[in-house]
Order: sequence, then structure tokens, then C-alpha cells
Amino acid sequence: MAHDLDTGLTSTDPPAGTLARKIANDLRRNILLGVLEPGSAVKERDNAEEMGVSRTPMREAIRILAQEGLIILRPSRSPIIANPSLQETSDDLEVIIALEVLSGELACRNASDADLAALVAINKRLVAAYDQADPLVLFEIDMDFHRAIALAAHNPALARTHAAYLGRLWRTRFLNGRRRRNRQRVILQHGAILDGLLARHPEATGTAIRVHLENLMPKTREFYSLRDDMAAVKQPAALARPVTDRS
Amino acid sequence: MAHDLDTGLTSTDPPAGTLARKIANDLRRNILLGVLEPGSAVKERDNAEEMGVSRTPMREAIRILAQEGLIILRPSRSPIIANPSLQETSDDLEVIIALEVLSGELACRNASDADLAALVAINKRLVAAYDQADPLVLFEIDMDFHRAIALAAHNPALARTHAAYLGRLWRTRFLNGRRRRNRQRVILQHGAILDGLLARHPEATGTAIRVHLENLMPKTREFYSLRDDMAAVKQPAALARPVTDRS
DNA sequence: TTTCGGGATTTGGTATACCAAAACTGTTTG
DNA sequence: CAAACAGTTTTGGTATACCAAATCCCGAAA
Repeated sequence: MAHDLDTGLTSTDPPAGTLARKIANDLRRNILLGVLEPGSAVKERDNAEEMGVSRTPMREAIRILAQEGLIILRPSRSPIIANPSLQETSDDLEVIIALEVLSGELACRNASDADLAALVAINKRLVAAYDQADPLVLFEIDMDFHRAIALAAHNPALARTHAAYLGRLWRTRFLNGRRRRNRQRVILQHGAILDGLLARHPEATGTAIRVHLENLMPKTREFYSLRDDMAAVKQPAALARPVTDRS
Repeated sequence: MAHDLDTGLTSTDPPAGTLARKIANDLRRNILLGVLEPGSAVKERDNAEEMGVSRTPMREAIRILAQEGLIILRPSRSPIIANPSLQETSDDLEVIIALEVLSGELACRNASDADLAALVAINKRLVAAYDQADPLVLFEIDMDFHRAIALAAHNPALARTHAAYLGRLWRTRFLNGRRRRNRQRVILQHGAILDGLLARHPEATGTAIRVHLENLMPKTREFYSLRDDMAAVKQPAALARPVTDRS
């Protein structure tokens, strides 16, 4: 199960086990890992032939990824790998904060002992991997933690929506590069969230989640400005392009 | 534009103007109005032939509606019109409350004068239609109001997600029957929301929205128990089925 | 009468073929 | 030399054909 990367399990939508599903998972992995360049076209004909499948399931796979926000569909033009701007990313962040705070509050009311045990176990994994594992592993544990919170709320719709946002944000964070600083802080903040949940204290839990996620906002900004700086090769600001690089 | 009923405009996902889109809009209208019985099967072959189109766009339309939550896809079985249980509906309600409170708070910061003017105009329409219009018109104005709040937040992702939940909840409310009581209260509560927005006071706005939407919770419960009672023809409670009527 | 089995049928999943619109290219023309 | 143009190509949208799994139905056996 290591390195699964299947972040988009929307239970309702496309029947599992179908070819379209497999293609979608495959494409998603390549998108998340950056194998497929953001902004590049996804031509259903070429990709289908390349993978040895027909256009129909490939087409459906593209739609699945589109609804997850990883691919942008354009009228009468090739779909392209999404390349979210800073604005879009912080928009997503705002939404996921609200969703996850709600999850935390609901989890205080609805979580089963098994749910909480799972949270504790994930946290243990994170601490254990503190200073040895590679960043990708840490990232996945981090994702698991947040996913588990949404699951513990026992609201399937919420979990589904949350998972979609988590996937998009995770991809952005991953592609922007992962830093090994601040691990200590992440562990502390996860601990605070866990404390709130174990005490079944909605306000404390919500606050802890909010604090934790709001940390990502300046970090994301930092990543983007870093990227822009690299693109501008430290040229004077007068030459800088506007922040949004998408039409 | 009267009676449009196209609640599912997800800008990203499926290119507008395509046949699949038109079919989806058509199907959605029939589902929302109850022409298509909840729980009934949607056979892509039959429906396609009936509408004089091929299976491919019909298939895609079904997927669109599935992702909106109006149709449930099952492995190797015909998709069926969603028939949300009370539990699922209140789950959706919990989520939309969080989304719309966030929208209101963001709107206090981001709304343009035009956005606020639009809100005021919609509210005026509602007051004007107070005691004359048929319930469907009122319903649409109500939807427009909430949609406009999400739009005023200037967060496209939020607006998209909010619209999806609004569509599902609206359908449930509509199918459960619309009452003409409490119009006065709705108008007052919309007014309170509007006041908060015009004052750009996030807390007041958020609270007003929360109060307004939390009203729906007991009302929804009432509708469902009424429905169950009708199904049981007022028989002794011992014969009542469990609340969830879906597998 | 009930139950079990097998074949016909229904249905979604997949592959392929066709079409029209948009994009591209190389040329022509002012 | 630049801009416009026409033919070709590329590409997504749609229709149709084929396949396999699940279902359904009916008859035979206990």
C-alpha cells in the first residue's frame, strides 16, 4: 500500500475496477508526481494509443481527473494539466480550512473509538518517521492524518469533498517542492489537534486545525514567489509578470 | 430565464454547448421536478434512444449528474436516481452551512459594490413576490440569493462546491413539498444576512447565515417523518421501517 | 410446490468509425 | 515584408458495433 497516491476516491461517481478508473489512477499518479508537466496538453487520442486503450475509457478518465481539478477541460481544445495560480491555491486552502474545521468539530461528536485509535496510530507513524523517512513518505502520512479526520466526522459527503480539495492542494505543495524544515512544528500541531479530538472538545479541535492549516498560506505564497523569482532570474521587479500566469 | 433550473454549472468540468451538456441539463430538470422517480433506473441505452441521441453523450451526461449527486452509479448495474435519506440530507446540510458561512465571511471582505447591489436586487424580488408568486418562483429566488452570496465571496472553487450542494439540497426540499408558511421568517432572515453583508461585518453575517440554514434542519426532519408516516398510513410505530430506505 | 440450473436477454464497458470545427502551415498578395 | 487566405491536419464530439458479466426466466427434478 505504500505510495498509493490514489487521493480521489469519490465513492459515488465512477464504478471501481473499470478500465477508466485504472487509467485515471495512472494519470493522477503521473500528474501528482510531476511526470506530466503542468500546462501540457492531454490529447485523448495520443494518450489512449500510448497506453494501449481506446479513446472511450481514456476520455472518461480525463473527465474524472477534471472533476478532481487536476485537469482543465476547454471547449474544442485539448485538456491541459492544471497549473493552479497562487490565487487558486489559496482559494482552495480557504475552503479546505472550513471543511476540515467542520470535520474536526463533527468528529468530536461522531468519532468512534476505532477512528480515534486510527488517528493516534497515524500520529505515531509520523513521529516514528520524524527524522529518517524521505519527504514523500512524510507527506503521505500527513495526508493520511487529515483524511482520517474527515473520515472520523462520519459525514460521507464531507469526506468526499474534503478529499478532492486535499488532492489538489497536496499536488501543488508537492510540485512546489517539499522542505524538511518545520517537521517539529507539524508534529506539535498534529498533537494539538489530536488532543482536542481525544478530549472531544470541538472548539479546541477546530482552533488547532485552523492554526495548522493557516500555516500553509504564507508557505504557499513563499513557494510561488520563489518560483516567480526563479523564472525572472532575479531581474528588477519592473519586468515581473503579473502573479496569475493562467489566462 | 424564468424556471431555468440549471443549478450545476461547474465551469471547469464539461465543455458547455456540447450535446452531453444539453442532455445533462434536460435530465437534471426532470430529476429536480420529480418527473423521474427517485430510485428508478436510468438505462443509458433506453434513455439515449428515447431522446434520439447515441449512448456516448448520454453516458457522459449521466456521469455529470452522478458527480452532482443526483444519480448514483453502481458497478455493473443501471444507475439510479438518487433518493437521499434523511441522514444524507442532513449531512449535506451540515456541509453547506459551513460553506455558506465561509462565503458570507469572505464576501464581507471581497464583495464588489455590484455584488452587493445584486444581493439587494434579489432580496427586493423576494419581497415583491412575497404573497403572490407560486412556490417554485420563490424557491428560485431563494436559490439565487444563496448562490449570489457564494459568488460574492470571489472564490470560484467555493462557489462551485457550494452550487453542487445547493442543487442536491434544493431538489430534496422541492420533492418533499414546498410550504408557503414561514415566508415572513425567510424574508426577515435574508434581511439579516443582507444587513451583515452591507455592513461588511463577518461575524454578524456568518451568524445570520447559520441561523437561517439551521432552520432547515428540523424542517427537513419533519418532511421525512411526514413522508414515512404517509408510507406507513399512520400505522402503529411498531411496523415502521427503519429511517434509511436505501441499501 | 419448491428449488435448482442453464440458456436467453439485458446492460454497462470498451473499441472503432465518422464528422465538423479549430489550428496550423505554406503560400500568395497587397 | 506583413497580412490574409486556403487547404491540410489535428482534435474533440458523436454514433455505432462488439463483448462480457449480471440478471432474468422458465423448465426440470426432488
